[in-house]
Amino acid sequence: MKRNTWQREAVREALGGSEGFVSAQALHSSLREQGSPIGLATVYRALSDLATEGEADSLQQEGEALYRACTPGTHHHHLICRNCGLAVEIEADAVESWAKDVAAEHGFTEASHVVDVFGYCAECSAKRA
Amino acid sequence: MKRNTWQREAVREALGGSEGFVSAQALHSSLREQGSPIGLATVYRALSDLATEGEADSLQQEGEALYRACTPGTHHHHLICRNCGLAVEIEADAVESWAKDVAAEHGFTEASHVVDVFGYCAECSAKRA
DNA sequence: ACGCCCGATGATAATGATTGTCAAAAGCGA
DNA sequence: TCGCTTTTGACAATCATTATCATCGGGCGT
Ligand SMILES: [Zn+2]
Ligand SMILES: [Zn+2]
Ligand SMILES: [Zn+2]
Ligand SMILES: [Zn+2]
Repeated sequence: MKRNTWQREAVREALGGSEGFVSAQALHSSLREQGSPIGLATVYRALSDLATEGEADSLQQEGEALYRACTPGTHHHHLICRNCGLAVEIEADAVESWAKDVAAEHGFTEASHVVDVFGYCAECSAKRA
Repeated sequence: MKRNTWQREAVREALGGSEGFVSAQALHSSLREQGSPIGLATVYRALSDLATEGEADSLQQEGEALYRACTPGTHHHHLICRNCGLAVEIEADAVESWAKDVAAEHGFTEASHVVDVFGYCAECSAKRA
């Protein structure tokens, strides 16, 4: 059976307190700065578990995995700021059905998809002007 | 100015001869098995250049970068077999405009997107039955 | 509350992909 | 061909992530 540890809860809270996607390394540093003695491997394990359980979304950017707390139980995608990491959850049934259809048309089964939109958020856009 | 070396051409040909996405490591091994003395770093550099010049597409899977020769000059996405790496180029103007619109609606600028569909191709689906 | 069992933790080493270094090799224009 | 400059490739360095494994502590039965 799965146990409840303060470490898991600390990761969950730290993730929830972030507006955007963060890396395991960054989350660990952040927790350490706040005085938590949590270990790096534990952060990796917790994030991996959260992602598996559907409580967090993950994506790969520049060779590293980024995580974000997300609305549990719903399938959705993200609009992510390249500069500050701010993420907005977006839904698009049209894209869902398109992905399913295009896979079926080519004889592919067990289709899944990766859909992420990147850009500079309004705030970051203003700063770079 | 950019120089023409047999190494660059070897990578281009090896990439073109592959039906699906391949990793830099795999492409290097493949070339070595064919007797080519090309170096690993060179394969990485060549693939990176090809991707930059738009002659190859790349994607991240399980922490490693995969490359594939693709139709130059066209923006498209891929339907990829999780088992054998077979890739089919797919186009969907609907998805393109959706991505642009959703970014604009949220005040995001310079929008780009990552859209990949994964599954098991007909052949691999049959094998696993 | 106590004790025990087993999953969880964390310091550390190991892994594996990618990149940096730099001397030697090879394009290409003159 | 000569010389300049880019490219190459063996190797080391880097970086994120995972494996190890001795130790810790959650929580169930008592
Ligand atoms: Zn989400
Ligand atoms: Zn979707
Ligand atoms: Zn392509
Ligand atoms: Zn296949």
